[in-house]
Amino acid sequence: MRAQASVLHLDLDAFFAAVEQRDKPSLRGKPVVVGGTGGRGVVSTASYEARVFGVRSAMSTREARARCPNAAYLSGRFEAYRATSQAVMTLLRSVSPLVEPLSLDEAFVDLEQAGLPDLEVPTVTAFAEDLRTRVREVTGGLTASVGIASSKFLAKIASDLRKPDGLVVVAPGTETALLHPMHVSVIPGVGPATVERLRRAGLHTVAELARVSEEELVQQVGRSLGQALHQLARAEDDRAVVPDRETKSVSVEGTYEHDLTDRRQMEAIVVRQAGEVARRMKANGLSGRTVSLKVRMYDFTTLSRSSTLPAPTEDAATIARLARALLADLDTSGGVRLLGVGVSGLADWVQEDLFATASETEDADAADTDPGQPDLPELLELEQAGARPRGTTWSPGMDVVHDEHGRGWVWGAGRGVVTVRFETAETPPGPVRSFPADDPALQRWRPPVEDPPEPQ
DNA sequence: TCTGGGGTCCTAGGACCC
DNA sequence: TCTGGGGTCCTAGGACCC
Repeated sequence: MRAQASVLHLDLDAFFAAVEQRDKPSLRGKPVVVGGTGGRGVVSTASYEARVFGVRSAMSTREARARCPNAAYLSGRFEAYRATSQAVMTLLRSVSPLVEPLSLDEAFVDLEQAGLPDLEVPTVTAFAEDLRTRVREVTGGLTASVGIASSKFLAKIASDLRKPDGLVVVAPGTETALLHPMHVSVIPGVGPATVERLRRAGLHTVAELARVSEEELVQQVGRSLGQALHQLARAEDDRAVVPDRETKSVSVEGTYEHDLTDRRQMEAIVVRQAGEVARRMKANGLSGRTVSLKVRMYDFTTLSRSSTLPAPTEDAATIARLARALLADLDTSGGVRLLGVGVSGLADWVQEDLFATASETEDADAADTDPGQPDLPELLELEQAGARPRGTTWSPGMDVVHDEHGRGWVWGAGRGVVTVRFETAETPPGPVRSFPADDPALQRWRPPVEDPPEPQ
């Protein structure tokens, strides 16, 4: 907590719906609901006119239609939202170098770096009113709610207090007086499950939280959250405004109108999703080691399976093969409502691009268009150069096998997946390729079976 | 014919290593 | 031929946020 109110939180009001009303004047003043419009859709954003009817974010679209049949139901135009968000973030960065976006419609701004004459309440209040005016200008009329306080935590709470189109500045020294009467659910990170656990412990308000020892909170809700609650209940929060937070994962998922039962159709979907993940990774210069498959069953139970490669990849065919192999190990009888593919364990460098020539890059692109058929020219080359895995039989979990020339084959494996990479003493690690363990393409490289040892 | 999609963070258990 | 402990990595699941 700082001595002055120098953390600003800005939140665009009913953002997606507001962009739609801006771009389509006939929708202004009318209920607008943006979200999934299919049978299994949910509401992403409801305009304030729709909220009057009880429509809320995360509500099923079916229920929203029942409550507000006359609203306009739209599936969303993310290019427009991104462009509008970009305009706002650019504006914020022009007033302070320390801007931390939380999503398309939200950001923290550190006012200590904003060059204000001072950080007294009247000064930051005037600054925020001017900023809100400029947000309206650069967005074509969208309103923003702003909170300013001595910490991120309180700035975010403050921006919520006078939505929409509001401004709240929390004067230093008044933080706990504001906070203590509030319900525990105002604390970011306290959702329905935690509210219930705290309720069972007799804790409802922030003031009640503040009277409990850290040990007891940790016992109730776990170490990390317990420690956080102990501090936040006292308005203690020294988290910095951090610009440029790094991406940790990239994923694509889809829920289908009718449960999927055809394995071949599921495989085709997973391969397509892997291609989309790879495309987005390449567009952002990312590569990663862990490929995950997410499956939501007909009864909403959700399974995840993952497999970690020895080196990062952004190759569509590699991601697709791993995802398919993970799917192969799951029992999907009964039907599947959601499938998803993701990559995590990201490196911020793209291994192959560091060394690739123009023609090698073309080869990589060509492989992307052919996710079904494994192609192993690198391994063939290595084989022809005399490299062999030596003296051992492949088994799941085996790591690196070197030949007498120091050439290595990486065999990482598990859950029916074999991952292969070649490297030599002279070259950097080559591309990673992965296959289902029973893929016939692997057979030619599988080392000969050793004679079993003599029993003693 | 309840219950999205894109993320982040945390927990817990097992393997493995020192 | 018994007994630990800590650290790291990986996996699976879950809570939460917008």
